[in-house]
Amino acid sequence: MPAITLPDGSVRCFEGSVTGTELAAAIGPGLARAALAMKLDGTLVDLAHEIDRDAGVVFVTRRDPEALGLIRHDAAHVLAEAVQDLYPGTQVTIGPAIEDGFYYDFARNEPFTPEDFPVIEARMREIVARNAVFEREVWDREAAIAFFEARGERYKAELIRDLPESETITFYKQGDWIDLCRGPHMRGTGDVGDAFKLMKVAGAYWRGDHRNAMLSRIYGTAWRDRSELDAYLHRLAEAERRDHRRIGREMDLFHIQEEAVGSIFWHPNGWRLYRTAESYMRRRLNAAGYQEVRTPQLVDRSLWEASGHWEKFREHMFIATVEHEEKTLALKPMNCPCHVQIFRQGIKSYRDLPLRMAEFGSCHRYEPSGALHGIMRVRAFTQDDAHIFCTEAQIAPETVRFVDLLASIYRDFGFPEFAVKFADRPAQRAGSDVVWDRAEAALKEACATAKVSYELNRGEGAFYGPKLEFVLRDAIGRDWQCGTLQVDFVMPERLDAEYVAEDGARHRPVMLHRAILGSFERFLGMLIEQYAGRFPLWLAPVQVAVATVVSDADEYAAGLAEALRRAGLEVRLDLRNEKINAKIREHSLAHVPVLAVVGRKEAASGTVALRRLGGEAQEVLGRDAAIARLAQEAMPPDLGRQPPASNWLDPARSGKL
RNA sequence: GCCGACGUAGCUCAGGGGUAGAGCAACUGAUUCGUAAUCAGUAGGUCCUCGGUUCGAUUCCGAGCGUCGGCACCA
Repeated sequence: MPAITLPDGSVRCFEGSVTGTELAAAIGPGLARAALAMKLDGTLVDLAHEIDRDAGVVFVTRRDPEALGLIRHDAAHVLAEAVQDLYPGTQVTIGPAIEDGFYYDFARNEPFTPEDFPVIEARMREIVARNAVFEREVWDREAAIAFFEARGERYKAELIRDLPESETITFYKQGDWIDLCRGPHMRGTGDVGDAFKLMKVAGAYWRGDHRNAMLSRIYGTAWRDRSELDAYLHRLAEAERRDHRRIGREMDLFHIQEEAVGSIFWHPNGWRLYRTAESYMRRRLNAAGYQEVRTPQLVDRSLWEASGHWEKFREHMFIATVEHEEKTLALKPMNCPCHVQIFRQGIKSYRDLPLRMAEFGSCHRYEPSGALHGIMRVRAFTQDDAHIFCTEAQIAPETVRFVDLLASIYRDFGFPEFAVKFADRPAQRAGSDVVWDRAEAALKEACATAKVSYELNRGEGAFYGPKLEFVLRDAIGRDWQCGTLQVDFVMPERLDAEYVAEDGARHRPVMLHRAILGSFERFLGMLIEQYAGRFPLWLAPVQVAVATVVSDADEYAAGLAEALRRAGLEVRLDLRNEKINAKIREHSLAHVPVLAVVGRKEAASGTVALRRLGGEAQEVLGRDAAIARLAQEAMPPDLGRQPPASNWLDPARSGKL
């Protein structure tokens, strides 16, 4: 006698078990039409599922967020049926719903091409129009394996073999087509609707392992209705416009060419952006108690052998030899071994700890060619790296300080939101489990103290210790790890770092490897996409364009531009014989944040008309007031937080100078 | 690294077995104009590289390099 509780709190009792379909019908015809699936005590199940005990039921309709996942999963099944229909002999493997869509991996000798899409989509629409009912079937394990093997579907057979013995093997049938699937599904293929589109083909390793065969993956997107699909496609087009590679070219920030794959040629505009970020970081690190150092690029193999990099990291390293000497050197892929060398100079006392050693460390790593991506993933990059040499007891407080600093810096750069992942011990690791227990516990405690909530990234820690990953999302929706904090008990041991403790004995320090931006290259790529090139004034590579309306104002404009430069602003003077409309358009397209327009009126009255990028309003200010205002606005956020310069003359503060 | 697509003017892209075109940008000239494109003209190409097929290849074929999208790998 199940008593079923509905979301409004009402309870319905039934004589015997009921299906979701029957329950919905009992509640009302509108719901019966709209219900696609239901949540049974929080678990999403088919409408055909029999409810035989007391339970809470929430129906899922097209309007609910859960509907998207169902539509996409069902669309993947429809895709698979269409493909097997059109290309006999193609094996099916897996096809899940993913963010914004779905994919299905096929095993087929011939690759798919985007030219196949119209044909496949047409067949998919036929299958949707047919509206075959999704029927769930429970199969015996051996029968299921035999079934797929008889059809030559060896991937499916392998999947079933690897399912735990306890798992119920379920198939879903849509008309004549049948697939191994956990479910749940909607009522029938018709519920997929017409708001789907195949997007791209790609290779993907079977089970995500590069030692396995490469399958053909077809990606699609699916939505509740056409307008959602159109909005998504529009969003993609917008994202493409934000792409840092495109903006990098348009704003003349940088380029990359064949002779230096994975390395960046920074142009004047881009380098100005870079230096602005670097100066800001240098100030923030100094203020946070870091000491900056600089260590060699080329370091002898023996140090890499001692650190373990030669063994664990060699295939990622650029190795250099010289003609006249029997030496092997390597371009540093990381800064840590060099920092330990500085730490080891002289005797360190516990009083020196925590010792925060920072370097804008230029590193080279031989990254796989397929991994390279604009300036986000390169082979030559500069980390805002630092190593904190400390005691075990200092791990937690140092982590709290670090997270605070990172959050403040991300905020200043316009990233109020970021994800944190906790990567714990990997299968291949150095150090005993006792040490790992300690390191992980210390880091977890630190997270709790710093009120950092994280997602567990199991087994992804560094070989020497657990790490926190601070992840930002780019315009295309890809996540990039930028900041990191890694607890390391191993490197100090390998490279023999020690300090004299209170007890007079020598102890090993702990090393915290940490970066906030991660690499300047990646972070600046993120920054470009975050702002779509329309940087706030302090970051903009060109801050003000002074443009004349008529050539009579040339002299006045030149004087204004010079005064703005003296005030520390990056200025372009546009005296060209062009209409002011054209000048405004060009500087706007170049994302110059402030346009200072001067014509006869301004020249005569000693004023300037300011126009902000993206706005149409103009503001006419006196020359000096405008310069002072812009100089103030262009102040980096960390300096802007301090009292303005005029306070230096405040007698109350003069004692400190 | 793997799978696939792509590589033509500075940029965006057409084209196609008989050595190439558009728009924008550039350059020259005219125009002095008030908040997102003034007009006219000129110039610009080893059609990624190397090899093959062919009377002839930028076009077809192969290899290499690079880029792009995924996968794998990672800041």
